[in-house]
Amino acid sequence: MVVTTRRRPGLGTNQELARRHNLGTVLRHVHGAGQISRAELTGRMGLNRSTIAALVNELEALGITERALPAEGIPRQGAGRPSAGVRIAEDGPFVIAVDLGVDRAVVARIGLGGRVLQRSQAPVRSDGEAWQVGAAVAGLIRCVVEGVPDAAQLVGIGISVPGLVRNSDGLIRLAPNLEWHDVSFGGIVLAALGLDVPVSIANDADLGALAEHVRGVAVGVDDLIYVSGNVGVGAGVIAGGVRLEGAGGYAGEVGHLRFNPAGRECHCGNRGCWETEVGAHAIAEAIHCPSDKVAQLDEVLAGFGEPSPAVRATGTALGHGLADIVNVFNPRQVVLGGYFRSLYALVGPEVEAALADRALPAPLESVTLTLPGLGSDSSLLGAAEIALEPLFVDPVAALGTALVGVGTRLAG
Amino acid sequence: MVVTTRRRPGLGTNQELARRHNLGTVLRHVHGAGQISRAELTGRMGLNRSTIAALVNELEALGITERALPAEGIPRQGAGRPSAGVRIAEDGPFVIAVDLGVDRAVVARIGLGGRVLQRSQAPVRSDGEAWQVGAAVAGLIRCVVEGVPDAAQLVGIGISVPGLVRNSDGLIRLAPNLEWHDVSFGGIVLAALGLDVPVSIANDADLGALAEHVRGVAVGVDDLIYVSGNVGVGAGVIAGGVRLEGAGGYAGEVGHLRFNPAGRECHCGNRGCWETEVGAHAIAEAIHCPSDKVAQLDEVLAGFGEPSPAVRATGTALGHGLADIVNVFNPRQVVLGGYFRSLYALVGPEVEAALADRALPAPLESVTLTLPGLGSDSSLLGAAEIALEPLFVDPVAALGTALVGVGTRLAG
DNA sequence: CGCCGTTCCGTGACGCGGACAACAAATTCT
DNA sequence: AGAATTTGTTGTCCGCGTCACGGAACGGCG
Repeated sequence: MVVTTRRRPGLGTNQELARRHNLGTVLRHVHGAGQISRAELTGRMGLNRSTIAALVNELEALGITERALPAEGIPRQGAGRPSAGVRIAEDGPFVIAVDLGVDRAVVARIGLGGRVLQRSQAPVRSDGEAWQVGAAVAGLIRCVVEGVPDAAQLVGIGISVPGLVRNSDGLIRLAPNLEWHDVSFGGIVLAALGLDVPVSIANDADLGALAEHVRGVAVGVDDLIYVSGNVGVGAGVIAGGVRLEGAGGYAGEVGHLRFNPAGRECHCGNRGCWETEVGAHAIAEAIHCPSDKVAQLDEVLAGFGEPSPAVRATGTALGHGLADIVNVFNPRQVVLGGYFRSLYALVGPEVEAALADRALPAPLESVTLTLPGLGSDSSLLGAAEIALEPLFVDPVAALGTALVGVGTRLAG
Repeated sequence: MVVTTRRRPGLGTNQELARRHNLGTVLRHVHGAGQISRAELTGRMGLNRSTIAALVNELEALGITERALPAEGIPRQGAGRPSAGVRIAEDGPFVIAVDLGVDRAVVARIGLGGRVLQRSQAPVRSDGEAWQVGAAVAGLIRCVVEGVPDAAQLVGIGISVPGLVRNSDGLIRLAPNLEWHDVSFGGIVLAALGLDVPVSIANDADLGALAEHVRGVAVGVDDLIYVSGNVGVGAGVIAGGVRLEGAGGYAGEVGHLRFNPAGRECHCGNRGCWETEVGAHAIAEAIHCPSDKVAQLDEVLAGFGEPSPAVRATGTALGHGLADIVNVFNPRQVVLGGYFRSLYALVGPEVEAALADRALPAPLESVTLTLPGLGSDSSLLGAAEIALEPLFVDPVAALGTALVGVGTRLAG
């Protein structure tokens, strides 16, 4: 796993800061690999054995990691004393991840290492008020923390939302499919739970990109784009190993790229946005899918056999739009999420051909088009990642704000 | 000045690394401010006074900075002993910046702090072979290092090129207006000089963005886009305080965004790229400018009085394209460079109106449209910045690869 | 004009984190 | 089974940043 951390600009490096960074980086490696040997850690981090040992001991003292048998996992290569492993502790810290979809909400309890410990979901009415959805999500959360050992610490809650989220405070500026404007969903959920823990909220495509980068198909790829077809079309961008957020957190809104000025009207007020050609409603129309099944477009497309000319044309439109994205961002990998997964399975060649036709040679030659490695869980796991993030920046501080005994607290 | 530095992924922070980072950061502050007091440094970097003192002493011992009188500069506010200043040393390290335009090359000797010490330029034939241009640039460089004190050290050469530059090795993949393909211009210049110093090459729009971010109109703005109209149209992106490069270094190629599928053919092979509407040739045609003056379009436009309807339409097309850019990148500032400067001066209201019409409300509300603060020198100063960059990462190492006595060496 | 408060510089003592060396332990290769 | 190799552990040292103290320069005030 490679997530480049970014420094605040002009600040110097205090040696205490350096230590916190090192502690967090060790944890990041354990998180990424699930289990890792101390020898591997010394190699990857470029620090001395004894330094690594001290850091690992501190993590163990904090109850985050535990010793593992050396032989476990890889069979071993070469001679020498086998290195003792470091792995995530049972009953270690965990987060709650929420994936708010257009027609259902998924909630999971996820531990370090990305392990889904418990999981629950429920349908959500797309015309529901925010507080109703919040109450439903709170119910799922209560369900998911049932029976959690009291020692385990809740680090935070991460929420994936199909809409524009302001990064400064997590306000949902606009979620078209939920018909929400300026909703402080984090506060609503916390109020419904009666808790106070850190809440991180972000756009679903951004989180999909993050998850695919950390544990999906794009591990080791520092420049990737996750293009997600939900009802709307959005993209999440990882550039140089870091999430591209933009000034307000709205970067990656590719759905309203100018595609065909003579096209049909878009709900944004313009004409011929890309979304009017490859959005769910446009595709549903092209395949004569009833409008109440638009939210399940992925399943509908997955049931298709031979693609009709209309579907082929949609694939071409997808590829042409991707060409713009490839030209502008020059990613190494483009991951197609949401219903684009089954669309690509149907008309992959058309998409590739259209992309190759319109993209510039230089950015085209290094890009690959792939499906997500995490299936439909990308956004959920991405929500877990942003909730875990404070732990990698400063484990001690993050555990300081964490909550213990959440199971009994929410039950009683 | 704020340039966020990025860490390599999983590496731990050696305490030697921390010290180098701190030393470089001090220098970065001095570079940004020109002159700065030690007290200011302690405040900005959050380190102890004595730590700052040690770092400043080391920079002085290296001959990079020197003590300045306290009273100089700001009149002082509040009582107390005035803080001794730190400023860039005379005869300190310098770089050579090259701005390769479509019809002329500008070469400057630039010191730390962004001071242009010497400067020279010459016309360049747009159909020239790369080695001819390289020889001309080498001549300008010889001219610019004339009379340099032997003690001053040449840190590197930075080159700005109107084209696609591969970031891994600085190869110019494509420079349409120079008709270059896969040219290793850095090597050509070094060979013509008979020197061996670090050479950094990058796209002119990228460097314009960097320069405006460091010392231009976008100081303190971490998310900005410099949209440059030269003969082609390109953009440089700073996101989160860091240059957005993309996998190969080609990010920001906005000239070939799909604009009007029914439009005219573009030299890239597609139809209706944005460049066919707001590129130099399109504008020249709209204002009936003779084709041999296309390279001087900026001056031609600056001489205009009342804009004609055709020019107004061009402004609208510019604004519509900028809307796509604002939606996708969500910048806080968009800087219009090249001939877009005089175009904006003519039809600013049309550009703003078209942008407001097509951009999404959320990203629109935080963006401002401005002209460059460095005029036509943005790219040149950006070239100096990338050449200076190693000095801020590790001053000691950068001075190790620097050259002394360049003046006599190139003269003899 | 002289005193005082303020702010800053310089120096030395201290604490801490990381590197290094030496030794013990565990496993593979021959 | 012994040699070789690699790792974990411990103790020591060194470098770096912080803290505390004294001295210095300046403005304000009487």
